[in-house]
Amino acid sequence: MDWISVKEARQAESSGKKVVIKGWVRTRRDSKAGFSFLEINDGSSQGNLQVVAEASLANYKEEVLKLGAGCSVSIEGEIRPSPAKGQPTELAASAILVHGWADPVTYPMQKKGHTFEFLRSQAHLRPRTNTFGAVMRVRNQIANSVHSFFQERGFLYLNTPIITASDCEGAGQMFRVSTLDPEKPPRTPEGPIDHARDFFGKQAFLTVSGQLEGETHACALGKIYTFGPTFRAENSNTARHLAEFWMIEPEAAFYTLEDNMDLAEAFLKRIFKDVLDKCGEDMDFFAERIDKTVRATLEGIASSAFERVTYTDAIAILEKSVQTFEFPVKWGLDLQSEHERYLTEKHFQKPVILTDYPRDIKAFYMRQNDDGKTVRAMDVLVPRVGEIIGGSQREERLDVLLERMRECHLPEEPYWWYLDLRRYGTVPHAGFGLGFERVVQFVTGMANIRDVIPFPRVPGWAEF
RNA sequence: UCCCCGAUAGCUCAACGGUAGAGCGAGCGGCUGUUAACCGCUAGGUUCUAGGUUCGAAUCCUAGUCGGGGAGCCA
Repeated sequence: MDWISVKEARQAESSGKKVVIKGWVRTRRDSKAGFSFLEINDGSSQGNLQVVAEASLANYKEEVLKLGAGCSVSIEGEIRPSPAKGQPTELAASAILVHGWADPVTYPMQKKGHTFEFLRSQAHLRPRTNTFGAVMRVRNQIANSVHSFFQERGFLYLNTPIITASDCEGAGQMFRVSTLDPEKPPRTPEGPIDHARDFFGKQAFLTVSGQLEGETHACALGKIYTFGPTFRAENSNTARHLAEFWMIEPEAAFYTLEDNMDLAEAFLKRIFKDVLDKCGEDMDFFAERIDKTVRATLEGIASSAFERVTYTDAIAILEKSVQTFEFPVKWGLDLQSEHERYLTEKHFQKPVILTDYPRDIKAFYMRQNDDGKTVRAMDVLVPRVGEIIGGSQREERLDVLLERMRECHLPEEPYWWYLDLRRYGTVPHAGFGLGFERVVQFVTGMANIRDVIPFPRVPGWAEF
């Protein structure tokens, strides 16, 4: 007898097959006419399989009537068309094997709606809910699309280090990695902690970005992308920040900012299209229960061009708008959330790529424009989530880069290998970073980033 | 890290200085090819923690912890 998934068992074409399904009970409804309905889910799809369990089953009274949410079972039977509305097929059970019970008095996942706040405290069981099942299936599809998109375009998947010994990434506060005894670390004769005696012989940290390392391989293999965990020790308490998140960072030699924008736009569209094509049932769920606009938003984006605006033009738009802002709008100042949201949600009502920011508010490695004031930076803004991608064309001219590092008071020595890329066979190149969880958030409509990653890590919370 | 709000039954909440309640969930019973089923009954509490004010504190005050909304930092 074939073991098939609930997803397959729900297909009308499965009718007539004798099969086994394995999964977890979502609910049981009894009929005094002498049988029970069980709803079984195995994670393969949003929908459950309805099982009809007749009283003639050997263990009907002793076991079937005691099944409830959370119990695990294997069920043999025949798939047949369902006579009632609500499901195309159902399984007429001929045998039900109970693997594990779930005491209804203590099992936390009740047959009722739970708040996401409560479910976060039950992160080990929340994947058994409709919402988190859907989130994780969509998250998986997006990960699949990320790899497919880049592989099809000849990008090489590169694993940049998670532990980095250089404190020169500059993208944020870093977590320290050490094997020294925190109670009594070794000290130099002068008193400070002697990092030379730590595991790596110097201070080490968790990466905040693989970009600098990524550039080394782009400047050899042409096109690369990274997709891995990233860590920021910032004390951020918002619905769109995590201390541990997954980032995708493509980097490509001979790419200009225009190439970079084309890549970013095609990339996001591909992800959205794949989700719409392949996760229809889950997207129906999000549209119905989480955010009624998600489907239309994704469809709209997949079929229209992103708006491309320079920072300077964006400032002009904001200055002319009738909207009053809490923070000032002035050339040279960084845009605040409210400004970005106005541009993408109100003015353009679609994704916006802002480019050519003032150099003084952007990182040292971004390529300077001939105007001497701006750099080839780009931020992709989307409604509701805000900045989803940040990237730039990199400064490939050694003298310009060195001058800029001096202005930023950055020491040359730790960057010796980064500078070598400009000393030997330098090329124009560009790349960007995409927050994976922010994409999942945008696609699903989930309001809090903590609910689109299996085990969120945020200040004050590392349970599980 | 800053501003605002909150923490009471398994869950969501009410009680606003004077005997701690409801809905949902759960158990039992009834009804039904049911499907967020429905109807009845029952059980269920160290009111987040530590201090303080008061004859008396879930309620007022202080501190802490955690959560939510907004902001900053960013992806």
